[in-house]
Amino acid sequence: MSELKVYNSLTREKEIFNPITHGLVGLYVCGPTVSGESHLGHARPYITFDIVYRWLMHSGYKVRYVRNITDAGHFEEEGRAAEDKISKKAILEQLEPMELVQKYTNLFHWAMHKLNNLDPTIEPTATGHITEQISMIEKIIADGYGYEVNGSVYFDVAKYNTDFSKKDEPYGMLSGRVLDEMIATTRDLDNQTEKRNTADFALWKNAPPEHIMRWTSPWGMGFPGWHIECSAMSTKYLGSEFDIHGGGMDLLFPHHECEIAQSNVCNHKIPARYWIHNNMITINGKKMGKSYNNVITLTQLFSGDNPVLQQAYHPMVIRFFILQTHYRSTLDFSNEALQASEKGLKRLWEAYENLKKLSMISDHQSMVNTELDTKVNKLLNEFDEFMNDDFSTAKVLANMFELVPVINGIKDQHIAAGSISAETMELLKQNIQFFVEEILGLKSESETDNNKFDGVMQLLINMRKDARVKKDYATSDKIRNELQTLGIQLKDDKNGNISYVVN
RNA sequence: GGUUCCGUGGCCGAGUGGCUAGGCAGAGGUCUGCAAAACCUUCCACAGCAGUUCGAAUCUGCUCGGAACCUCCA
Repeated sequence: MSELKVYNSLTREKEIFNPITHGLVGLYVCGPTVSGESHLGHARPYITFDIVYRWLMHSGYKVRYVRNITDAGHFEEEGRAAEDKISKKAILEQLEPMELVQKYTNLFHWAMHKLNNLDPTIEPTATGHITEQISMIEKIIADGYGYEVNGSVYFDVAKYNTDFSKKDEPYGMLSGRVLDEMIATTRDLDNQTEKRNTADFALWKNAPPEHIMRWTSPWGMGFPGWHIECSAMSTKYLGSEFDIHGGGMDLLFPHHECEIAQSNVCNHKIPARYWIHNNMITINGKKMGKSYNNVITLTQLFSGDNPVLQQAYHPMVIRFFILQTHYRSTLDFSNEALQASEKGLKRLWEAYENLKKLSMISDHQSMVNTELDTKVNKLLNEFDEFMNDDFSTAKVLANMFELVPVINGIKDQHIAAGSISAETMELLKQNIQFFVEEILGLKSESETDNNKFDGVMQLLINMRKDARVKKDYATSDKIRNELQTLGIQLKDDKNGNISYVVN
């Protein structure tokens, strides 16, 4: 099998993946801020890293997958209202902060399960790790890279940059920014007087009594800064140096850059070896995001309840839509694109269902069509290769679609069952099943997989068959057409069999 | 202004120096009681200009257009 290669944002190159400890992988992914509902844009990183997680496990690694829940509201920038997002909304909604956080955490988990994302192995919360964060800040201060002003603590970026540039680890090494240029071009913000430098960032923020979320600290009552939670939690659960750190590209700077600086001071190491970033989902060419006021929440997407949506989209359609694109490309949302995905997924899934029912009658080795047999084997064997090439789910799907006509052809007997060898048929069944369900994480759209329903359908199908034999087309068409209006499609195949699909 | 990236056929999207990705839509056909589905065939492409090369959508330069980040953000 080929070696796994991943694109590393840190080096801007595709690199062969080698874990720090043989057989084990530490994976940290920045999780949601549960002060609001998850939207389509949030679905992408979690699906992307679900694929990474699944593929690493398949590759034989024992993976610790840590994805945090940010439930301690990050404040806005200095100068704006001195209250964090969560406390602000809590007042508006007349809810306790914890109640609000719980609500959106539950909703997030619900959506993740709908999208068939596996649960991370550890899902730590920021509020559950206040002491770890405080310890880390104390260490940063002790080492001279943090300073306290009026109960808040800031990270001294300039000092860090000067000292660590000597080790070839300047501030900006991940995002390609040069500190001096940044200082020269940073916008003027109000109330920056506490900071020594505009590029400095908060480690701890003083909070007044009216601020709901606050904790005691060596510097008084307050709450942790923007980036420290990820450093504290990744260090705690994955160690001072771990394998993969993931998240959206928009977190590259400043979030991940600051994480590197903080962790490097505390642990004397760049925290992660491989930094993987997924690209954004756009809508009309613009990033989907709160600031753009163009978000479609996942609940809206699943229900169709948003003016820009022409219909509801099944969670599996969303997953398929995202997997058809490489994770580092932008993906533009439109109803047309989603509808195309819906149809494509349906076709793929039906072929998969057909494949499962194919019997293994291929003992006529003399009939094997070598050319077809070779082609099928090639397409199947490339699944591994494509996944190992920076998780190219789009290519895996393309190959699957090339196999669809082969599967359907055998089913419809356009292609003789013996055209491919028994071994190839077995590989076809195994690989398609494994990659569709276990790696890509697709599952049936229909919720009607039960024997009673199927029994009723078989009854109707048999009635239609009888009517057709009697040439009673009025009855046979009535059964077909009325089922159609219920969203159940009957399909006649060549040899008189009838199958059904629930739309 | 700085940093980074992108521009592929009607739409969505892979891709990389020579070998037509794929999906959706369109056209024609096979099958069918009719239809659907399926299957077969097929149209449409690499933003523009110049260069490197035997050969470029793929490398280089420039031009035009777009995006992300620089502020919470997946």
